Amino acid sequence: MEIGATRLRAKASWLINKTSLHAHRLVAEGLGSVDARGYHFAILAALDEYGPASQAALSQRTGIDRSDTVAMVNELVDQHLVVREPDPDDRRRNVITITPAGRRRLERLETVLSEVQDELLAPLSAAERRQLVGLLARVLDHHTSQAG
Amino acid sequence: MEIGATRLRAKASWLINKTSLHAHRLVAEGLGSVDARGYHFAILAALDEYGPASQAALSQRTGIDRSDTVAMVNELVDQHLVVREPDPDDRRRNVITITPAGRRRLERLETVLSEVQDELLAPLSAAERRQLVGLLARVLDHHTSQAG
DNA sequence: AGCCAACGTTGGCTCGACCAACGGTATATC
DNA sequence: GATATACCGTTGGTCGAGCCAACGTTGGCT
Repeated sequence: MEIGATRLRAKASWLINKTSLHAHRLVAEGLGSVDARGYHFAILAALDEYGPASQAALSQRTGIDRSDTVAMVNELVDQHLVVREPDPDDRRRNVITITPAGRRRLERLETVLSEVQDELLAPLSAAERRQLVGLLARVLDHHTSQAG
Repeated sequence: MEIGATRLRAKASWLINKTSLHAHRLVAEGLGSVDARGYHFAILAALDEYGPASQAALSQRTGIDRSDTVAMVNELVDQHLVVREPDPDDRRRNVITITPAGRRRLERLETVLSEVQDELLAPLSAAERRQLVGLLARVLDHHTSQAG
């Protein structure tokens, strides 16, 4: 590809966007090879960490839009990785619960994603990877914590 | 938004993708306020640095697809920021040349983008920003230099 | 002359992120 | 107790970025 434009390469926004493209592709390929998607991992992980939750709660925790969450939960239900039940205490809500198969699936995805991270960050040392993650986390926090 | 899923936040790929979203939005807003787009800056900057070039060369240097380059050059021509002429030495090619107005425009976009970087990286010190840019550049290089 | 490669261009596709609106339900206020 | 307000899941979109295939034209090679 031989991207050379110096002014472009100096812009953090450009670097982040381009790197994100590679990351996105690697994740899609990795998870695609086991017939999964990034959103699946996000939801399964949230359920595993926080326990059963409504779709709205999942949406909030994962940053996935409510409407997209519907579709993802549908897919996970089809694969018997989660169960969707009406909440008896609040009939507006569904309670989504991860199944044992879902937990096994999550472990598998965790492995795949871990390999993808390795591939993505290949040129960086362990310390540098932590550095990068730390810096990005701070940037992200800054932009998600404040209202606008 | 209150994103909490720990497993998610630990994944570099997720952090990069999410940060990229913010970066992308900030850039779009910033440039949108002066009626421009990221691709405009990329092309103008490439022309300024390397001199007049064919669309194919621009495409290669900016990483923008050939077909999208067509549309971008169209827009820039409409705004009289570049000139598109047939290459007398190779009639398959167009020669794209930046105009004085294009250079002034480039300067303006540079200013806007510089402010956007500031906003994006607000929580980081100057040294940390350099660190982040350096790490991302290395990751990006690794994935663009090798064939696949 | 004939074949292959490169260029610009058109027209399309896909996918992620988002938004608006709806019916159904809970909560608060009077 | 009726009414307004807010929330939940769901449907059905929109929009833009990144791609890809194909075509006619032109150049280079042999």
